[in-house]
Amino acid sequence: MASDSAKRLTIYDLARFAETSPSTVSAVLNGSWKRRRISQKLADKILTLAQSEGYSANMQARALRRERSGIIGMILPLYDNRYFSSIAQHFEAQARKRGLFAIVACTNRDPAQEREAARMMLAYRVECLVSTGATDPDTISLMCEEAGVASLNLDLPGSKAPSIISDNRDGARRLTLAILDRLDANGAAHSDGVLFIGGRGEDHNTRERIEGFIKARTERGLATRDADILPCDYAADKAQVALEAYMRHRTRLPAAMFVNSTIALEGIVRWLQQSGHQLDEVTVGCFDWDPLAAALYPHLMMARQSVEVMIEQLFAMIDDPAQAPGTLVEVAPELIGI
Amino acid sequence: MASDSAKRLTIYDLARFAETSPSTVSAVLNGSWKRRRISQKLADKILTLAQSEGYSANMQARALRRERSGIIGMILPLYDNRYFSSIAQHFEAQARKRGLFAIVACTNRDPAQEREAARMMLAYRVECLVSTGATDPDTISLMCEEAGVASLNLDLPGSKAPSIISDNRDGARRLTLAILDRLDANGAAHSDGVLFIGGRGEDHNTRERIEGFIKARTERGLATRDADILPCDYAADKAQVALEAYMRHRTRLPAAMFVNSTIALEGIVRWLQQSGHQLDEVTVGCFDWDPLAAALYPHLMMARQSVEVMIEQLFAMIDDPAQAPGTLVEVAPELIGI
DNA sequence: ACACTTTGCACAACCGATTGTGCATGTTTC
DNA sequence: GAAACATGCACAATCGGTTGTGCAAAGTGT
Repeated sequence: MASDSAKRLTIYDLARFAETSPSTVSAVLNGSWKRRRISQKLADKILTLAQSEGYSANMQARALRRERSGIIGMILPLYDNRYFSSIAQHFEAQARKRGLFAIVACTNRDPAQEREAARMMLAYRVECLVSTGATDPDTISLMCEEAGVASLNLDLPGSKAPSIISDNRDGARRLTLAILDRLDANGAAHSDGVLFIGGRGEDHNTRERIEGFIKARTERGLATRDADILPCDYAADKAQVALEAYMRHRTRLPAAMFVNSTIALEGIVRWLQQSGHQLDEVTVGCFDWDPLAAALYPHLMMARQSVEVMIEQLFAMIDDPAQAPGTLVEVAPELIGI
Repeated sequence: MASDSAKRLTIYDLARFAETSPSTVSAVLNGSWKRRRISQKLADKILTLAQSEGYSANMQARALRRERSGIIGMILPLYDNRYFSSIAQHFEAQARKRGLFAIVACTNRDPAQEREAARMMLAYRVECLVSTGATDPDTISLMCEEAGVASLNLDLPGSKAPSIISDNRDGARRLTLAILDRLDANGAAHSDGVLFIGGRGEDHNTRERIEGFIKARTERGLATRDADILPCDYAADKAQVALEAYMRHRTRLPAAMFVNSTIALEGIVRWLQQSGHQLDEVTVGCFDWDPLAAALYPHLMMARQSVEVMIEQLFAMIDDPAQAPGTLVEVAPELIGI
């Protein structure tokens, strides 16, 4: 029977009920009562009372006084792909395990939204802020530094905070080698080339993956033409348009493609379908992972970033700060469908 | 140059800098200064100062005093499918539009985790709590009621708070009709039946979808056997196992399947593949949506739940409370690939 | 019986904002 | 020129916890 007007229970109410003082109630409820030499008997009484009355501490008041919010924040480009949503989910689980409350904000790969979200999180006094796939991680780190809050980068590196990212270069290299192996096994001619498509030319990960791609080809004695590298951004439509344009100058499909994200893959597949092609006409390796796509198309090779490990490393750094700002941890992705 | 020891700026600091009082600074910064007859000149001075010094209000203090946290909470089964992650993303966007801060917690379809997350959110004094796909929404509503906090249900209905859900029954009916039309068009024999697979027999949505499924078949003069309805839970493995078991008693694949979620689809597809079947051997309608699957397999029929509309309806109810607890809003899903 | 220590708790000052109220000036009215 | 009103701001209480400190009463030693 909670009436709207009935204010929530406070330690002052409990103190009255238990005929003791608010400070004693507080000590009992936050666990510091042993240290404060509160008797077992009184503690039990208060705990029982709190339980039966359904008391729940006001976190704002606690945070205000303790100058610790118990909140940890993350900014994320978006939720709706397997990689980022998995990051959010593991982040939350690990935060909870540490008694922290996780808050996550989507910022759509937009620097202005990233800053705005960071500002809000700092206003809520997060104890630590993780920038995931941020287009401008260093500005976020600066904002955090001014507020005296720890910051970390995930997925994309920054120079002003420690970063945990995938080993993009070697992952791309291994994926490319797998593609080339597959072509060899199929007896396909390498002369048709392999197209690298998707991602942002300006972003660190895409650049690294391109280098890994080229490196693998070099190892196999293959040269790589600039025209075969199309970082057309992270968007299905853009990939579709880019492939369309690419194919205008060609008579045949490339033998294989290195597709730099599932969202780009979506555009590729749509273009193939609309152009009357089958997906199996081209060998595809995707630097990203989606289980349904894997089930639907088992020949698809994919690099699955090790989200669990990355989040573990992230919290290892959070638990033990004092990392140099430039620290870079690279986690090897796992190849699937090889 | 923020030193670690330097505490964050407060209105007291600003008051000293501007040679005025904290209450005046507060009024200026929270917009109530006109009403309080603070002069334009002083207001400008304070605003400029706050800007240049990078002041940001302590939300805990504000929340404590105002007895309004500015936070709105949502519990969610999980992030990693397109439906729920899209819900989270739209929820956040709409919340931000209203100046609210959204916090989302994953509870893995586990009633205990649901309660625990709700408890935390109430401790942070959320102004409203949305239970999405909750296995036990009514308990959450009760907890909220005791705390004097509004609660709403999304995706799955409850009896103690207004609910916004998909029109599962009619959506399933329309999807089933589309499946039957497709079978007719292909000249397939109906006698092989259509298998309904996936979801939880106990959950409202699955039950409704089963009814819609049966209704559509009845409309076409088809009887439905209990054995052709397999609500094997939301999990790829369970769907795979269920299909395996189902097929042990049959010599041929069913002509079509009504797959009750993309996660079940994953298991179905894996079983087909492992059993040497092609996905095109069976007509599939999936009550769920995934754009990559749609691209990879355009023949797949899917019911896409209208997340945007549902979230709009949700916030319409939040903006204007005073709905009867039992209110049920049903939003029609959209059929894709028909 | 006296000094000394331990036990058990209450007091009160915060944390940083918000807001009802009061009180000097300055301006208008008749 | 006095009363009446408006302007512009400061004071202080408050939200609900946390925590340093103080002080009785009970226990211990001699």
